[in-house]
Amino acid sequence: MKLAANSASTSNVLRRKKGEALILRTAEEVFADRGFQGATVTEIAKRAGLPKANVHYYFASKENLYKQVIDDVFEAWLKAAEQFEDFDNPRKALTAYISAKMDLSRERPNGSKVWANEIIHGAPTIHHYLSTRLQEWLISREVWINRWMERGQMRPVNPRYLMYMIWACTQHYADFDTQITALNQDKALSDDEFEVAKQTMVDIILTGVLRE
Amino acid sequence: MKLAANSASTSNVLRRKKGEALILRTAEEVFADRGFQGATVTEIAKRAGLPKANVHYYFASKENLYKQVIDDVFEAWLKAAEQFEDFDNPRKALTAYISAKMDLSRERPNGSKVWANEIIHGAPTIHHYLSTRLQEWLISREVWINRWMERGQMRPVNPRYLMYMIWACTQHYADFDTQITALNQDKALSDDEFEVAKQTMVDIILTGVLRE
DNA sequence: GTCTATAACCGGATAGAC
DNA sequence: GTCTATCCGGTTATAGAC
Repeated sequence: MKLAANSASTSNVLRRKKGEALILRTAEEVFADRGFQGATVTEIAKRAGLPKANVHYYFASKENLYKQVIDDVFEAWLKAAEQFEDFDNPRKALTAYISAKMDLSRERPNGSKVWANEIIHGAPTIHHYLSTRLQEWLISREVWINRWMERGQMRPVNPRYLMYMIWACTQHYADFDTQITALNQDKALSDDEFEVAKQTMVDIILTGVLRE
Repeated sequence: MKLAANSASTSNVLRRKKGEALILRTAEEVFADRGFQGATVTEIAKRAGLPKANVHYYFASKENLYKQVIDDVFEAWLKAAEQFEDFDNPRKALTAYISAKMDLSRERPNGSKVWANEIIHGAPTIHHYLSTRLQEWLISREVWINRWMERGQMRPVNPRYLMYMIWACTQHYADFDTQITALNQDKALSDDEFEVAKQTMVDIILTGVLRE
């Protein structure tokens, strides 16, 4: 009896986790497509194939659901940022970082869009991330960029504005994919085209900042 | 009598133009802050110091008002793009273009934000601009970039992805100003800091693409 | 032309049956 | 835990007085 109860309980936990994950993924998509205000709980539920009340059952409110989506997105961003780690070799570090950010834009464009949307509208729900964890990450990388310049491995450029360039360029391929597709005869970039875009970016930035 | 009538009529036309311009500018601000769905006609009217019904009197619907804001923004974008015109000298042309786009981001960040918001959410109202006027502009500039490369003035880089880099980097300073401010101890970039950002971008891109 | 008052609608949230 | 039916607040748009 006890075992059966445990088993049933475990099964419910799993079902719950699965339902929550489905709603989270769907919500990220809808928030990306429509923005926070434009997204409706009805549409999230419909795309997830659930009645609206279930969404409220799992995630109390639309705002709470949105916050969890934002948290997910930020963690993924930080994970890609870990690629900035071959600290002896700026060429390797920058190439790996730009590539990882481009891959994230390719694989999870909706996350990038949710983030962009949030920032554009004044970052009401994630301002604390910006001035704490994001700032810490940025400062630690500036230290390394400055070191590379002292060693003569890089030309003197402002490290912070270099990072902004990398963020802007890589995220552009997610956030502005509609525009990029429209300018490509309404065909989304193929894997090969995307690879060329990535290499062009790496090429221009490395040539622009490395000393050799 | 006729003269007086004309005079009164002219005055009304002026008053009307003035009211419309005020509403347009205010609407651009509110749409930038809140997105299309997040913006309310009530808030636009309040910020403009008018009763809500006046907004509907001048601009039939919220959607129509939004379309006119988008049109305005696109024209300003094209005007900055005219700076890409010193066709014999890639250094001059690229420097002038990047500077003009940066100045536009600085002076009219809300326009850039409205545009970004529109693209992120699938460009429902401006898709036609993208595949017509924007594409024409882009192709004509690619022709010139290719010519510079044939002449040996530039290293071989994909012209289109170079343009995307310039768009992404320059517009980032408008669209992500909240993030940039948060990372700057919650202080907006000063004119001097902004100038450094601009010079860093020009420096990296020119060094990255020019041959000499 | 200007503004107040209101109609018509829609979306978030919840009560309560199953 | 799941879902239907409903409430309530807020938004667009307009009718109609001035």
